[in-house]
Amino acid sequence: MTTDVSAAEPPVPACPGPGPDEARWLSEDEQLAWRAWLFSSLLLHDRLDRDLIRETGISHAYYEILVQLSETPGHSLRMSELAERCLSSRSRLSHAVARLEERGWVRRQVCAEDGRGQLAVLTDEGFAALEGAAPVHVESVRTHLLDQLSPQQITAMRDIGETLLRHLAPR
Amino acid sequence: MTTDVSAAEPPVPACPGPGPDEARWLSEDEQLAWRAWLFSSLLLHDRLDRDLIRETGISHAYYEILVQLSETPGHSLRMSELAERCLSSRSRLSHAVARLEERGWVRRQVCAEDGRGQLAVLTDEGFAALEGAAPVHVESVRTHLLDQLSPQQITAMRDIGETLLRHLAPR
DNA sequence: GCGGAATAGTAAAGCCTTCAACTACGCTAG
DNA sequence: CTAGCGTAGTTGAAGGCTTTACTATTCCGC
Repeated sequence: MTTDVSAAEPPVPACPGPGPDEARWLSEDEQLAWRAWLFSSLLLHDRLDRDLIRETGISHAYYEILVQLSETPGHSLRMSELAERCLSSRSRLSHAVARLEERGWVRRQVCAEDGRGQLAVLTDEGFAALEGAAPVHVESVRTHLLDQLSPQQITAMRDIGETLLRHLAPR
Repeated sequence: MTTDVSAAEPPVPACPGPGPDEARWLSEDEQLAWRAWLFSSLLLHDRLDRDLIRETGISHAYYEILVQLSETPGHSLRMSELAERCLSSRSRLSHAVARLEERGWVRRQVCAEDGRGQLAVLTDEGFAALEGAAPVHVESVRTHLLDQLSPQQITAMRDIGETLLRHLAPR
């Protein structure tokens, strides 16, 4: 087999000994671990998002915005702070908040301290929508993630996630 | 605080004892594990995809199509088989293959055995593009994932991923 | 205060994905 | 053989996300 390519192996097998600027290809084990993570995370995100949309009409991205606002005293956040907490670009958040505004779940308010800023504020209707969606989402997270794993696996998952977060989102 | 909402806690705290059709809220530990997984996986997908696009102009979704084709004898697959392996809908794959065709990396060919079917075939140019991109991508997977984790964590990650896959993609 | 740089947020264009038809072909019962 | 159904794949419209550019406001050094 001289024509296999994957994340683990080069399209053309690497030389026996790695050369000076030879890329470090993945071992069999690394490959299997990486692909298992890749596919399982894609499938899980997809599943949770679809469940939530089907049963509540709220995508996970929008749900996250509502959650972040609800967790804040005053149920409001500056647009950029909200974007950061939602792992969203400012532009993306701006679009998303516009749509949530149309639904009457969030409203914008000019920021008192900084005339440039906008405050996204969760409305009562938005809070009610979140109250309705939260149990559905939690159930879905349980069914497809937590119920599938042993307590040790859940601990390990947290450990791995936190390790990666320190690298990917320092501070 | 009676107004916090997250994936773990209800918008209004649940009653002390869970009622009959009371949702099962997440414990503190479950919540932390779930959120760590959620954010780290979002950030990692995003990071790997951006690295690949920036350095090669190929998104991870397109890269995966090329990989799957390259791993097949004959460097070709039926459209629906390819869609399944890429965790993609048929429509999505159809659009994507159209773009890859424009780049000259894939071509379509009617299937001999089944007149309804199409075969996606990797071209030599497509294979060359993959050869160029693979080392970049592998390096990125190493830097942001494998190098961050201990051997035990990598083993645990694989174990968790495979467990979830059995649930999410049975068979 | 004032001119320039930096920051907050929005808007527009283009690509990607989804959803819902729609075409074309194959399979099977009568 | 042919009607009807199921399967393979594509298409087009709608909406979301990214990128880039733009406006408005604030900050800072003088």
